[in-house]
Amino acid sequence: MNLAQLRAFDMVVRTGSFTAAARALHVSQPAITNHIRALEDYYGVDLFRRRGRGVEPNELGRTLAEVSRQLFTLEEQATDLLQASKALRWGTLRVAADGPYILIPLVAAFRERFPGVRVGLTISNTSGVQDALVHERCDVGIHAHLDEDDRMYVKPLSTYRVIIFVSTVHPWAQAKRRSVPVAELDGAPVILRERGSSTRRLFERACQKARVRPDYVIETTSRETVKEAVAAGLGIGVISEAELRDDPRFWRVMVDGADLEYTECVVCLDRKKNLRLLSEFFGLVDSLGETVTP
Amino acid sequence: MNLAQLRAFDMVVRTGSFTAAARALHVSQPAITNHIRALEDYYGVDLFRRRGRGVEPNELGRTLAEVSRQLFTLEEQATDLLQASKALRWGTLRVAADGPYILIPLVAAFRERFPGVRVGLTISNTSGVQDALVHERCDVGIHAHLDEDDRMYVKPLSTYRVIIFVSTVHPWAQAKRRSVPVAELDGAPVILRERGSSTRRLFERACQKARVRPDYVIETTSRETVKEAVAAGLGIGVISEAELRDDPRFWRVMVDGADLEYTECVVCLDRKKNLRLLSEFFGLVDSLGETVTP
DNA sequence: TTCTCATTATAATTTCTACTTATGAATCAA
DNA sequence: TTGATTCATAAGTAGAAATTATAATGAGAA
Repeated sequence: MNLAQLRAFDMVVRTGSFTAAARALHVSQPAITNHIRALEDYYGVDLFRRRGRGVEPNELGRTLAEVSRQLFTLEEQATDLLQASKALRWGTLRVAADGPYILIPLVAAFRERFPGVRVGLTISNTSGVQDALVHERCDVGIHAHLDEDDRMYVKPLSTYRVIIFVSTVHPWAQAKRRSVPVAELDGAPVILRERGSSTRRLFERACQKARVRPDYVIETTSRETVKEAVAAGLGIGVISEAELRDDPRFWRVMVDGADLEYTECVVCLDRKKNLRLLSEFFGLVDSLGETVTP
Repeated sequence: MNLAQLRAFDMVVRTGSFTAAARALHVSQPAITNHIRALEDYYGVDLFRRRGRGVEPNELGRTLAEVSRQLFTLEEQATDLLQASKALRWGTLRVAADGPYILIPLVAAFRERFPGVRVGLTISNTSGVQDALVHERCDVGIHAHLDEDDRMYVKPLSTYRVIIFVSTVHPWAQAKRRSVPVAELDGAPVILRERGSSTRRLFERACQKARVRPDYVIETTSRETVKEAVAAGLGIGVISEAELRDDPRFWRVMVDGADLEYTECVVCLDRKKNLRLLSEFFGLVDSLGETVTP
């Protein structure tokens, strides 16, 4: 037994005629005859009383019709579910990001466009996002793009710099220095984020390249902690310019002679880039391109 | 979407692996891959999280799995119904007969052999049975076989004669005559059954052939009425020897010089003779062949 | 890390199902 | 009886869907 046979059967019961069922299902009349015959022959039973004009289900046919009616209700449920998912009227988009700032306007726009789709947010650091993507704990990631990865489909958003910042009582702030040469960081007390953070990775890489060795006095998983430590005068903070809101307690300083630029990207598994859910998200990213630049 | 795809999907969810699902469904692993891919591609959705070892349904996959589980329950109901019908553990056999006497032992044997199958009985006359067969108001008929009919599959049961009978006070009974020449019936008061009865048809045909014209004083649709009328001395009764039980009120008489033999047969539409229900019934007729002869 | 095993994905081929058109047979209404 | 309608049958074709063979991928062990 298969769905085509059962559908033919169901329609014949409804219309009371093979010909009418064929028309309703947009197939030829022999196709219906064959389906019904296949059912009847395979099980060695009769389903209809053949009459000159049309047919009429017998007792078995009527009983089977009841079951098949219920079955098609469920089949409709199944296709509805898939259709709704296709049309993005249902489902969940799981987003992982290495920071909340860029993420929020994108998610807001997505929610407005597809109110039926729930959004799951995970904030961690760049490598955490990459891991979530690879292991499919999320559908789309937003993170600093540092390394190429063939498995990933990547769409650049905008470019930021990693900067350093100090408390307003720090000499650099007192001197109102807008930038310092990278060499001056040698041995300086630096407060920065955990391994896996692209901020840290970029900063460390730049220092190595410049043969400069800062003193990493505090390492923390929290951006807020970095800020509080710097505010307390415990050292020099390392952060993305995108993450340092205006704050009277801090003084921003650029690092001269070091490549600290990075590009924040929207990323997904290349294999999944054509899923409606994701292609719509990427479309949204395109149309919002400028507005998400802080 | 079709059942094969959904079945593949369901089995993958259950086993957690394409390979295991393939084994369970006795198909190759690429067949499963193709089914799942067809579903995912057609609706532009993801159903599974691919992991190194096996796969895991995502949210949509889990939701769809619930619906498909219910759907297969119904599908099982449908096939069960058909299977039960095939195995004759369910259903109805509608029998039409031109008299109760031959019918009863057959039906008793059938009921014993297939307790799950209900039997519907209709008693009328020969042409009533034929009409019920042609218009599929019954599945099998038992009636006197008088005319050939290509549409019918016929199995002879046993041969009977139409006889006449009189009240014990009738001169023929008084004279203990075992038979009378057909000519003696000319003008005699005869009580017989309705048009459509093969008893009547045979008798009329024989009389015409012998150029004898009885006086048809009473015509009735009921065998019992014929007997009561004869018992009351209203005339000569015409009946099948199979239908006249021993009764002290009556005297049996054979008609000489008239062909009043007929064969009682089991009949069904030729088209339906291979249905399990009917072939089993005919098999039963074979095995009971002798015992049903009164 | 690197190797190995288990699993899924892809490709090419073949088999088989299911549809179509054309036609025949049967039934009912006029 | 005829004509219209309907189901059944037959032959041919197209398209699924299966298979085998092989590649790619990821997890776990050394």
